[in-house]
Amino acid sequence: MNKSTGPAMRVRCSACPLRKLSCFAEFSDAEEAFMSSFKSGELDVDRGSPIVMEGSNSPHLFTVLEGMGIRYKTLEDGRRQVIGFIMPGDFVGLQAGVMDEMQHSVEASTKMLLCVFRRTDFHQLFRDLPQRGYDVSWLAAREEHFLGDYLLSVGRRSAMERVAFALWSLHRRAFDLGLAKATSMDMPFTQLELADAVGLSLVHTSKTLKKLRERGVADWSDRKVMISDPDRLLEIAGVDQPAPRLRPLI
Amino acid sequence: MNKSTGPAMRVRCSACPLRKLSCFAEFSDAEEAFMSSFKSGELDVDRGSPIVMEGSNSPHLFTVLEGMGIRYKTLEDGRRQVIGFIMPGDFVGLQAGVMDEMQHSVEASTKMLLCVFRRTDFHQLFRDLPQRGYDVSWLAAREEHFLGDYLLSVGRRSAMERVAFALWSLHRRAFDLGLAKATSMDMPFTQLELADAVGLSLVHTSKTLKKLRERGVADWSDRKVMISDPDRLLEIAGVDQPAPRLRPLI
DNA sequence: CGGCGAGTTGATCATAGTCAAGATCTGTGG
DNA sequence: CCACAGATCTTGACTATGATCAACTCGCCG
Repeated sequence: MNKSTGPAMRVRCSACPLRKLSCFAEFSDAEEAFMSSFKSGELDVDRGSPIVMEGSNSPHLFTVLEGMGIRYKTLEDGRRQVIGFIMPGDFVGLQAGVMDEMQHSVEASTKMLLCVFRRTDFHQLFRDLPQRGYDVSWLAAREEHFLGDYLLSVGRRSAMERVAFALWSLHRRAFDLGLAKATSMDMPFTQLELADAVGLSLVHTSKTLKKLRERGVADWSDRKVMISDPDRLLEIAGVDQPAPRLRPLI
Repeated sequence: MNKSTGPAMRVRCSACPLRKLSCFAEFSDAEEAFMSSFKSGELDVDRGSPIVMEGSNSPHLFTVLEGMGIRYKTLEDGRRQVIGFIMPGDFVGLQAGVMDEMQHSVEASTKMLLCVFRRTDFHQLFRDLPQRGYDVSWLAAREEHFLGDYLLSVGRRSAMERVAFALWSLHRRAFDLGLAKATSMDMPFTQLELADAVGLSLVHTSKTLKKLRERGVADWSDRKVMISDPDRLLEIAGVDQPAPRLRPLI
């Protein structure tokens, strides 16, 4: 349909950096070509840039190619809740694609590179490429899974447990993407973003991180996290390590 | 495919009670027939019955025809977080359908009637009936939307605000389904279930409901909720009333 | 040098948790 | 019909977790 939008667009999905990663399922050449036809360009944003706003109905949907960001919602008086962290391979804009508008905002926490799709093509994707439609649901189910985990954490865990869980979960995701070492990672998020994710005040989050540091469990300082005692971290977070799984990519 | 499973099965989707409700989009006769072919039966459960368990990979997926229930997750020591309320028209088992297992449990809070699908047919649905696949994503996006709202509530609202928000949100959903009057509803959930949903202790939830009663805002007693001052409730909950929208149904 | 964003720390306060006892209601069996 | 047990809800007293306030450090950038 839109393969004829001209040769000069920055459409280079076959050079998609995600394809290199072992955690993603593979496309056939035909599928690859088909997906490329949906791509309408790439978007480069800097740290702090809004990507989609709550209540908006942007004409674009995105797949994250590089960088990390946050999904969040705010109350009128400014209180903010981070409802999710966004990493490469994540799909942004499902709600805008399928309902009319986004129910949360998305903002870049690092420099990000996004693959851009036209919202109007979204419906067509299900019709012409059912497997990709299925994958959209897969990603949605995964997002639902994360949200459930966060809700359990914020609703029922203590500050200590929450912070430990968040650290583990961030590291786990980054590690699966090859963006972290086994016991350390570059942390692109601020402590304020973490605080807003776990539902604590900035001050208390900082104090909790200090305790983790003093107890020799994990050390978050200077934009780096070192996990000194992974077993203890898991234990505090209260998770049983699940097995990794292959994921689709839109 | 499985239209030939025999004539005696309790498959009577055309008598589906949901079809009467104005909030649902309409099927063509052909689609209706197609969906019926996916149906593998009906399930009747009593209050308190588990429908799916966290970690399980039940061979069934469900659409709720009647009754209400809860989605929840638990920590090892028994702390429980209700991550969502289930009402007629909701789809249960997306995670089991696309990933391998459920990440949360589902339990009936009233007598419930469920439409049962085979998990193995789920993938086929996307292939043969793309519009229904799209609708699955619609429902997933909606669930994600609710989860985001709850997370904001539990993470950033005060006890008073949370309870008010939960009351409003429950009433709103029930009202849209024709299961509540304009200012009252039969409440099938217990205060413990509410407490576990808003992330408060049972005791504090009870005390908060008492305050709402004393202030003449809303009265939850004896399994009934009366909203005496809807405007005040909205104001406390901190929501701006959105417009209703037509929804799909699987 | 000054200002800003990010993080740290201690003191104090308030919100919500825990504990315990009792009130109600409901279904069940005698 | 009544007695009893269990589930649900209520209330008060006390406690603890985490919020708020305020001051200060540190690094970075213009």
